[in-house]
Amino acid sequence: MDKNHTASVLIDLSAAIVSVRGDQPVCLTVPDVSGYQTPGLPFGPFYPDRHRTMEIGLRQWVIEQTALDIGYVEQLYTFGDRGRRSEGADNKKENEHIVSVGYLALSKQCPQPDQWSEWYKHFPWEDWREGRPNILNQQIIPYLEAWAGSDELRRLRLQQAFGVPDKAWNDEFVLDRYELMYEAGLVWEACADGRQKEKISAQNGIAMQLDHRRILATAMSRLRAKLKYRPVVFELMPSAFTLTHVQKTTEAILGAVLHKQNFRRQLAKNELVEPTGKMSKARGRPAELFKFKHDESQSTNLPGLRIPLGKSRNF
Amino acid sequence: MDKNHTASVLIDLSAAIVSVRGDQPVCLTVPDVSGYQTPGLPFGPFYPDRHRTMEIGLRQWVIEQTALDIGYVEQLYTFGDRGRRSEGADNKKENEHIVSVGYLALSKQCPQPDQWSEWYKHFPWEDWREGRPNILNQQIIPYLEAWAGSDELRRLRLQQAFGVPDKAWNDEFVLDRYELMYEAGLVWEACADGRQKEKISAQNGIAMQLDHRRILATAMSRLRAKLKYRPVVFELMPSAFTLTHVQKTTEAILGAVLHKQNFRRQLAKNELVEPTGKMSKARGRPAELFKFKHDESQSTNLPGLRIPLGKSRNF
DNA sequence: TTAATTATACTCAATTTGAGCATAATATAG
DNA sequence: CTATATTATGCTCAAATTGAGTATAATTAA
Repeated sequence: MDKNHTASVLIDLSAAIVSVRGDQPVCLTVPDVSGYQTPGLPFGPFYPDRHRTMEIGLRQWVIEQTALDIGYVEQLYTFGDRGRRSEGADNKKENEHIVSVGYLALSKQCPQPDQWSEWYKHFPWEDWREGRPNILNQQIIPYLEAWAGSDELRRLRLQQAFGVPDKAWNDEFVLDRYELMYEAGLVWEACADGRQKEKISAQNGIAMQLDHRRILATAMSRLRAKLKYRPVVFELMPSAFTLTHVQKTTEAILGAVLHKQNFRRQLAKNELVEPTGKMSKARGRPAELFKFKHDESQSTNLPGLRIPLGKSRNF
Repeated sequence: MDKNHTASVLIDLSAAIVSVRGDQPVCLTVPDVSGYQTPGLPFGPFYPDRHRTMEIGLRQWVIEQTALDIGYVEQLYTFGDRGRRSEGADNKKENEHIVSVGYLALSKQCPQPDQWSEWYKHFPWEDWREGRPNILNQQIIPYLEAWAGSDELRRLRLQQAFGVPDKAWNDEFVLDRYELMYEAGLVWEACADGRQKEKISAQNGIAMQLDHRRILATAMSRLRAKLKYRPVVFELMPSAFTLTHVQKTTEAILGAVLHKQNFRRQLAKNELVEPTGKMSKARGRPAELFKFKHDESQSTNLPGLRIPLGKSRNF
C-alpha cells in the first residue's frame, strides 16, 4: 500500500443530547450557521493530548458549553464520509478531512426550551402514539413505491424499513427509514441544488445541518432498542416519579402506546423500582412515587424492561 | 475553548475478522512484532482522500492483504485512548496520536490455519460448552474477590460481570469481564513492568498486542448479542449446511450448548432456512442439507433466531 | 446382525404475553 | 353534597412461547 496519501484527519465529537419535555422527546440543537433555517447538533473538536479518552473530551465540552448534567453517554458511530463538509453551504478548507464520532447522551433536565428541538418535528413519521401518521400513506409511501418501481432489492428494503406491504412497523428501524428516504431524494439534505431544496423544504420533517439528522436517527434507533433490554429510561427521570410518568417517557421515546398493566408487570418483575412512601398530587387518584432501585453507574448491565409492544401495530 | 492543542490524528482501522473452524471460533491475527509472543489484530491506515467511507477503506486493505472474502462488516467502537501505542514495546513517535476504529467482520472460510487464533485461547473463561470452566473457580474468581474486598461498587460489578454470587452467567458480558480483569491486574496487558508480565503470562489466556484483546472482547460481545436477534450465523456458513452444523456454529460463538429440538423450532418458526433436497453423508443418519432463505444483503434486518439458552447455566 | 450414531417427529408442563374487566381514591362540576 | 370525570391499581384468563423431555427413524462401523 503506497503512503502517498493524506492520512491525517481532524476529529469532531458530535452529540445527540436527548431529554424528554412533557410528552415529547427533545434533542439539544445549536442555532443555524448556514444560510438555511436548519438547526444542528452541538459538536466540539477532540484534542488527543488534552483528553485521555474521547468520552472525556465529549463530557468536557458539553459541560463547558451547555452546563448540562449528562449522566448516560454512549458512543454511536464514527462517520468518515468524504465530503461530509462540502454538502453544507460553507466550504472552508477542501483538504481538511474531518471524521465525526457521534454520541448519544441522556439528560434529566432540558432548560432553555428554545435550544431543544422535538424529535418528531424532524421525523414526523416516527410518532405512532396517535395511530399511524398520515404523512406515511399520503406522501412518503406512494413516493417510495414509485421510486422502487419494479426493482426487487428496493422493494425488499422498503418492506423491511417501512413494513409495506404486509409486514409490521418496527420502531427500531429509524435509521433504515431515514437512509431509504435519503436515497430516494425525499429529504432536504439529499437535494443538491437550491431549487429542489425549496420544493420539499417544509415536507418530511425539519432538516438539520450536514449529516446531523442521520446521527439523530442513529441515536433514536439505538435508544429505542436499548430501552427494551436495559433500564435507560431512568436516566431521563427525576429522582422520584410515578409509574405513569415512566410509561409516558417510554412511550415518547418509542413513539408508541403501551398497555398500562403489562408495563407495570414488567417493572415489578424486574424489580427496577421501589416505593418512596410519598404520593403524587394531581388530578384523579394520587399515585405512589417511586425511585430507581439501583445505582446509576451500573444501570448499563441490568436486565431492563422487555417492553410489551402489542401485536397489531400496522393498521 | 483554546486552540493551542494538537487536533490532528491518524486513524487505524482494526479488524476482528471472525470465522469458525470445526467447533472453534477463530480470529485472524498477524505475527508478533514486539519482543513478546503476542499476536495482534490486522489493521491498516485510513486514507480519507482515497476511500469514500471507512468501511470501504477497511474492505480495501483486507482484500489487498488477506485476499479474504468478507461479507458482513460492522463497526464496533472507536478507541481514542491516549498512550494506546506507548503500552507496547515499540514506541516510535510520542506526538503521533492514533485513533483506532474497530470493526467486526465475518468470513465463511479461514485458510492458512496458522494465521487464525482460537477465541478461547485468549478467553478460556468464556467457553462453557463443557460446563463451567475450571479457571473461574480455581483462579479468576478468588483473585477478583480479594481485589474487590469490601468495596461495594467493585462487588456489584463483579456480580454483574461474573454472576457471583447467585446471579446467572451472561454470555454477552465478555467485554465487562475482560475490563474488570484488566482493572484488577489479572491480564498480561494490564501489567506495566516485565517481571509482572512474566508472572502471569501463561495464565488467563493468551495476550494480544496493544488493546487488541479488548477489541476482540468487544467483537465477541457484539456477535453473541447479535446472534440472538439477527441471522448473522449464516454469514459464517457455507451455501449448504445441515441444521446441526448451524447449531454447532452458534454454540461455538456463544460458548454454550443449546437444546437441539428447540433450536430447530426457532429456525423453522422464523423461516430462515429452506431445504435443498440434497443430503449430507457422514456417520449416523444422513441429515438434510439446507440453505439460507434470504439474500445476504438484507440479512441485517431479519428477525433472527431468539436463541433458547436454557435457564440454569450457573452451576 | 448388532451397536453406535445422528436426525427428526411429537408431547407436555411451566412461564410469559396480550388484552381485558373491576374496583379504589382523588378532583371538579353542578 | 352528590355525581362524574379522572387516574391508579388489583386481578383474571386465554393464547403463545419456552424449556425439557420421550420416541422413533435412518444411517455407518464393528
